[in-house]
Amino acid sequence: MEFKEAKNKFVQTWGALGSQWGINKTMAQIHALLMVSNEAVSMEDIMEELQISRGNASMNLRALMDWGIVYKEYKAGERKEFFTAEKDLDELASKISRERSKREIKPALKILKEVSTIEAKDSEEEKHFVDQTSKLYDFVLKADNMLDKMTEFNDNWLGKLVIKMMK
Amino acid sequence: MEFKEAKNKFVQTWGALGSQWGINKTMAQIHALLMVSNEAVSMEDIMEELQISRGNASMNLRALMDWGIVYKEYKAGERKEFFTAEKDLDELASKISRERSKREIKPALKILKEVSTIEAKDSEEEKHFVDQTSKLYDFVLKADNMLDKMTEFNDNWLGKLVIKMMK
DNA sequence: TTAAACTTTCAAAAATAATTGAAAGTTTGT
DNA sequence: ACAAACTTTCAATTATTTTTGAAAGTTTAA
Repeated sequence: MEFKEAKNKFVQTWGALGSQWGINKTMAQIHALLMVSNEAVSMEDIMEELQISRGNASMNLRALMDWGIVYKEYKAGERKEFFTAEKDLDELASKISRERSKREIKPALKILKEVSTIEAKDSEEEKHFVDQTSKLYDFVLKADNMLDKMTEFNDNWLGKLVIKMMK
Repeated sequence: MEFKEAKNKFVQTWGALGSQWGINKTMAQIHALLMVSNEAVSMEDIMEELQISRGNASMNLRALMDWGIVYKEYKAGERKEFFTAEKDLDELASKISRERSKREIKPALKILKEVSTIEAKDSEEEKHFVDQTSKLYDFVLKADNMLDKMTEFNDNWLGKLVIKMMK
């Protein structure tokens, strides 16, 4: 396979993956493109490579920056802006998980707590509801904490030991 | 808050969460409804509670069964089918992660391997591409394995110890 | 074998999400 | 202050996904 083809394949694949995870296709593609570029890329070039409009590029770059996984860069003598992606994968994973936690998991936990603390009068139906949502609350809380600590855990010696043992 | 209200809130929240994770809203709502029901629910009742059409209910129930997280049940003397959700949360998480791995991560890994093994002739650009996609391959592979082992890890003594330490 | 009681399928319609492009906004150099 | 070189915004359009509902299919009991 030739470089250009490989690059294109990667960008397409990453884009498709993104849309399965609630991130829009273009956003994931831009991110993919920046990840494998060894130098900062201008909006013009992003538009050209992905064949998208200026507005689309602008909005999705903004979203990526809000996620904290793409940065703006300025080049001396150039008026236009350039963009780079976070390339350290531990850092990337950490930012993504922090952001998803904040946007999705925390609000869900809040609701889970609310609904799991209603007074479960008499019926079996209500008891089961409270029981199941309480379990869910604990579970999601635990999973959220784990994700939170995943990166540092991944780096630390005990983590490495445990990972080896799990293989 | 009253039971009916709490139940509705839970179903709505779970549904919204689902759509952020690439699962459609109705599918997630049906799952939510079944999770908090202490007994098996008929299609008729699902349609009624969620205000959806027969076709919609049928298709989404099928999808949930394909994921292995909802089961059909038959009641003696009743001709119609009833449905229940997997209620054990470790089991649920394990099935979801197995399924997503199979459907999304494994295919992506295959592509990552392909594109990361092109011959990186001379240019810095190509070298960077191969380097970055290789790292990504390793990272995704590692993360995939971790998810795979999460449940058993969660249950085992060492895991519990580590989790305690991380808190 | 028939018919009642169900479930599944799928083309069409509706709802939702992403994209465009041009006008408005901003920044920088002179 | 002006205008060139950019970026952002957002209403309208386009594309994608989901939902509907009625016809076709299936199962069961008599």
